[in-house]
Amino acid sequence: MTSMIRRETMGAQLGGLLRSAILSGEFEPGDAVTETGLALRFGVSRGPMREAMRQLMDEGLLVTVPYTGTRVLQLTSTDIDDIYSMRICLEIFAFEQIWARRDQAFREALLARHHALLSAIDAGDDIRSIDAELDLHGLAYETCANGILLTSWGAIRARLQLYWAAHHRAHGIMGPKRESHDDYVRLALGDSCEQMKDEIRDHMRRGLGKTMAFVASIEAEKAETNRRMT
Amino acid sequence: MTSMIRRETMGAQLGGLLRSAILSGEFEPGDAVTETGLALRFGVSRGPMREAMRQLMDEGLLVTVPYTGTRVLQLTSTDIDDIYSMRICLEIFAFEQIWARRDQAFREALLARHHALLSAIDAGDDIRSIDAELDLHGLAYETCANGILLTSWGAIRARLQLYWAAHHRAHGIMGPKRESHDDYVRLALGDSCEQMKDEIRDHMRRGLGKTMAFVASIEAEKAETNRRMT
DNA sequence: CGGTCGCAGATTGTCTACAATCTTGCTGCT
DNA sequence: AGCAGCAAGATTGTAGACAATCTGCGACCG
Repeated sequence: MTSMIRRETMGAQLGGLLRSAILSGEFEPGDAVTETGLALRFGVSRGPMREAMRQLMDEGLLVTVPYTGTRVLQLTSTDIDDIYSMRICLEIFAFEQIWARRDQAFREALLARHHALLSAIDAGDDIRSIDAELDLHGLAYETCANGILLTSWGAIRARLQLYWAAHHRAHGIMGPKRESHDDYVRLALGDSCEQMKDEIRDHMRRGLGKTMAFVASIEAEKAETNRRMT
Repeated sequence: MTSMIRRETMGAQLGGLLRSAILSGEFEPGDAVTETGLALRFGVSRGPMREAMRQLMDEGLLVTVPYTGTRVLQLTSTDIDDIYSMRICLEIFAFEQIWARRDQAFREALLARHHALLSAIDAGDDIRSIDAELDLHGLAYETCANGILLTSWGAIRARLQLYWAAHHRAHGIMGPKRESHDDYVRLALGDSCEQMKDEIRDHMRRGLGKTMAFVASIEAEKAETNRRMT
């Protein structure tokens, strides 16, 4: 197990693998995960596994309580609300920062990512569609090249991906609509920053509505389970 | 070394101690720190020490390169610029979020923290003044109770504290002025959110100017050293 | 004299074993 | 029957030894 890839520490690679495992639904939100279990699952020792789990804890995908256990992040409606309001703030900030220096490379990258999103939707691959949608939105953050902003976006992105992936598994096909980002891309390449900011607000409001409805259904279901238990 | 405090993991306690050590100037920005050295320094093994260092890496106070070493964050002017623009965005967002639900507890807490700041300034304790100023600003973030926002503020706060503490040691007494937050507190308790937002922008602009001048002097000095070396 | 190869030291990465802590289910008492 | 206390299992926390990797200096060669 010592000779596979180089140039990156084992813990970091494991972090990627574990994130994929969580987002692909191998572990549901609320599931307990253990260091030993995952270490066995990936064929490594607890040390690097611990490092990987710590990384996902920072992203917010895992929550741990000392000496007790670690679980996959559980969805709550207040979290969703916090995330979306925060995301409006940050994405508007990102576009304000980059608006004046959108160059040819930016335009091409945006169109490329939009194309990737459309391809994923046409292929009917919902998991890849979710990834592509977040990649599309991520371009503005990446272009800022602001370390703290990127970290915040990473935390937001991880949570959104977790929610949407769970949503997809629970309710079947429910990826982004094909025309959902036409306005976003058009205005992002346009001349009016104010119009773009309005579009972001609208876009988020729509997303919040859909996600919130899902989380509410999950919470109702859980409350039902709890009631039945007592 | 096993029986000191309970209810909190050793790594977390070490994180606090190490942060204090860095901010108090025991390690200067750019200094190399080693796991073994710090473990010896604090009388623990490398395991918990590693956990503590990882925590500070997440906050941004330490930067590490695999298999090579770890150093205290080095100041750059682009970082300062990023931090302040980000901080304007987030602090305005925080006040927008809490504006309608500022209650009596909030007002009392704000005045209490302002009082603590004034006491620290009057006592001539610059380190405590820096801490108190950041506590004062932190109230808005804490009142939001938004996990991602708090994490972002933590990263910003750690960097600011690092810069200002280094500033203080380099140029002697240079803590916040006694009247520097009168407007901030008055408007935060006032009726106009727009005026408060303008105050935040002004406040940050002033802070950015001072900090930037300091960082520029540091960079000039470092360039001079580099030139002399070659 | 300049450049390149290689070795030694230092540092982080990884592994295994052991200790501290929490949870859970059972047992015995009231 | 219900509850208190305890014991066993599980899980994370901690320790120390060993391996992989990087950096820098010095010797050797052109």
